[in-house]
Amino acid sequence: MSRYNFKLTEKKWQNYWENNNIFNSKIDSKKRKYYCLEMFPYPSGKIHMGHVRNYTIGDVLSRYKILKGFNVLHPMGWDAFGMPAENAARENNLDPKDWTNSNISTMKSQLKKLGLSIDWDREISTCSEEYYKHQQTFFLELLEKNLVYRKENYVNWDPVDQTVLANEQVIDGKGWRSGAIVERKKLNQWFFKISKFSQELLDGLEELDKWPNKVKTMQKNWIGKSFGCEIEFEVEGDLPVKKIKCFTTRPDTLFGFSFLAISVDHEISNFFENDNEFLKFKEACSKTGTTEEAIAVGEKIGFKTGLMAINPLNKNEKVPVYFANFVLMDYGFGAVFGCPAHDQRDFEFATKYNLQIKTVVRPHDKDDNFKVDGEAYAGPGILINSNFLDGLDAPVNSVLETIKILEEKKIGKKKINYRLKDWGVSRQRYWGCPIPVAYDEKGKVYPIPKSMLPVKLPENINLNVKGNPLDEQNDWKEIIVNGKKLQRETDTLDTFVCSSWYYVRFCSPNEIDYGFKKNEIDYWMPVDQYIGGVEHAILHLLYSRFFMRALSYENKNFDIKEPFKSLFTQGMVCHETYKDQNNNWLTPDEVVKIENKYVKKNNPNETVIVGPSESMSKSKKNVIDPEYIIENYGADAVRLFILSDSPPEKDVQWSEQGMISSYKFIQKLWTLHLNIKDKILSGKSDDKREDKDLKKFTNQIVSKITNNLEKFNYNVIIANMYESYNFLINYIKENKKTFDLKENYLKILICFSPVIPHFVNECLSDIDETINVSWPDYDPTLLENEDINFVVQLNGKKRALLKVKKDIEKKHLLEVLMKDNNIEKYLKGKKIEKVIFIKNKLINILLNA
RNA sequence: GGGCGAAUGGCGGAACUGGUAGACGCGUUGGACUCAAAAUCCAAUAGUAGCAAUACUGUGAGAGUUCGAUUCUCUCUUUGCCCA
Repeated sequence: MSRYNFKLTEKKWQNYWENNNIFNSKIDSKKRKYYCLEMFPYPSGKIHMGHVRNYTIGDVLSRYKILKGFNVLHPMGWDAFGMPAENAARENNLDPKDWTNSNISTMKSQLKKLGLSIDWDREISTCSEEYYKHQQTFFLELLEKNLVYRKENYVNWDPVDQTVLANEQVIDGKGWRSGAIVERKKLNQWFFKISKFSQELLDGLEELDKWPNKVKTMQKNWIGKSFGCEIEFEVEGDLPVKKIKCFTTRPDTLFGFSFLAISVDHEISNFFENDNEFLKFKEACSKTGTTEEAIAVGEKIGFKTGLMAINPLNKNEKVPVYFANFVLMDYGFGAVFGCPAHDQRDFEFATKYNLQIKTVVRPHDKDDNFKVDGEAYAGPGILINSNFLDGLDAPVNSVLETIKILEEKKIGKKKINYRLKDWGVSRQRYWGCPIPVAYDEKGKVYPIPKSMLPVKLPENINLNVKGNPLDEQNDWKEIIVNGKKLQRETDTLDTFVCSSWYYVRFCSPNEIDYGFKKNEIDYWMPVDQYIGGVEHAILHLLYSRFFMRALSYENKNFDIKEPFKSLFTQGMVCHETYKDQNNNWLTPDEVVKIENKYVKKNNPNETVIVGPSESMSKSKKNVIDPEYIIENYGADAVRLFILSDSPPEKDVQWSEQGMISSYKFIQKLWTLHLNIKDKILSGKSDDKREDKDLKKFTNQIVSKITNNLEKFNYNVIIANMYESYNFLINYIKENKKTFDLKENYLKILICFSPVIPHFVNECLSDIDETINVSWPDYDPTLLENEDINFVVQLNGKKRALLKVKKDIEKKHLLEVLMKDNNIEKYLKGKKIEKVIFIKNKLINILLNA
């Protein structure tokens, strides 16, 4: 028997799909559409196993939907702007464009080898002028609608990459890419007004019933809606300041008030412009990052303003006003009141500056003499030492009640605050989408007229400069708009902007005049299933949701709010990590296992230190190259393995053994196929007898695979494939009747095809080239067996499994039971008190003791 | 510290709305084929006792609801992720 030659076969079918445009999609109003999208990759060089997993999951879904008769859109593109290209180009003296395009061509050929059902005619690349031209138009539209603005702002400055980072790009106070400690720096920046949509973005989550709750919770927390109160404090002192406005979520702790803290950027700081001590303090503050985490962890420092704030609920009480490093100007009003007893941050500050710490909330299990000691108490309880507020239940009741009182006294009013800040999109980088504006000598902003778009990136430039290379491009910077000499903006857009609308572009990838065509987005959008890593749960997904709202805003031609109807977040691909005796990382193929011991391949005397299994990453060298695996085992085998071992939403452990067994399984399936083909060809056509067992099995397995596909239980589908194999191989051996074999075998084969499409196509065409391939139906009435394994329980304990006819009556079953040897011995001398009977399933007999 | 999730054989994992726990795969063991090995095929595989039929124990720990709990409720432990 011939072996299955995956190399020839896979190439053959990939060519067939490509040459016949099998996966090209066109609008067809008669068919139901299905838009399946995986997060597009960054062209970093070669594809990695994470891509293989992501795109295999999407491909299984797409192919299933195609067989189900949907008009499927399954495109692919490249998130092609970004710093790695610029860095690689600088290091190797290349052009970022060449580097990127060469990576794209490598990765595209690799993806093709996976046999994905991609419509490559829709391929887009965000670094192409045809793409970013439209992005610039969108930018100008948003500018007209007042959803983009420029302001001077403190930013997270990455001193190594010489660029601004978004808050979410700062991890543990360090840049997410460079790892450098992030500094605070004031710069003029462009911002998208995402905060305008805070409430809408929050409300929108409610409709997303096919998104993981985990992701929705993360976005909710990120938007960070908090309910509180704005309070105007009267102040006294030498400065001409009468009032300071604060935002607080805990107005109920006002009687514990012991200081008022304001941001160093608060307008009051204007009075200290010439105060050297203050400037020194301000300098010190800039060393603390701007993230909430940096503030929580860092030392709390303050600078006395000399002002005294009056407690609005107790006019006799006056407390000092400080500038403090933990108050940010863009949260609330840049001022907070300090209640050290019930806020850890305030507690640390008060301890440092010897301020009063007055307990005003006691836990439910403590009495009124409770005193905060050592750390703040932020939990629930009862208000104490708070005059007319005493006895209120904190925090919910007490907050509401206090706000009511403050509103009556006209001291404060209810306010809702959001943590979500506007999205800073300026990046001091070359390799990004140019921001289409220019400035005159006075710094006035002039949008570049749409007729002059795209603003193209200059080519052949010198990247070996500190900071933004575009700043050095004097020729490029100069521009004449309407006869006026202007200087171009040299910042480029955050690459998250590019990925905020690419899924819309896929609907009209070749449209020249605008980013999309209305009839095309009306047909294809929204994305029915979006698949990608959970690491994008906040940023990319929130930005995309915002971007659709921004485009829809005051726009009659565009009304998409939620771009992704369902979301699936897949887990990572992990592998053990290895180190040699000198603590250097080793790649898996530098390591070999000899007699349960891991040693170095080129030096078997050196033992290898085996670390925990972690997400594959270049830095830890625990990577397996997909191309190598495809070369050696074939695309079908890789697809099979990457799905087999874990549910797709969880991490999967790469295993060489598992990979080999998937490969072997395909070989076994081929042998089975040849056997079955033989049987089919030799079957007598006049044998009209049906084989109920085969029919029943087919029906059951089709039902199982269909349901598991619908529920993303892709690992279970692989188990179902093995079950099918086990059944068929035994069926063949027992040499049963062959009449139904072809029909049933074809149904089962088609169920395999989303996972191993090359193999299945080969088998199908090997038997019958003319068959109409569509997803098989199953008959729900055939799912239950005629003979049932009835569970017999005595006092809730399983005692027997009885093979009986379907729909057996309780009375009849009891009669059968009484004759059963194993049951009879338990019944002897006991009285039956109660019988629970579940039809076709279970009988539970309760006996007295 | 807060929020969300998870915990099932040696391992990865199945188990529909509470109804046969351990599907399927890996690994391991034994056997067949072979001069031998690889490959392939067959069988066994939660634990304990037993030749066996079978019995007892068993889904992180403890309680509860129920005729019946891996599944529902509460408490705890460990662990992962996100936010701080």
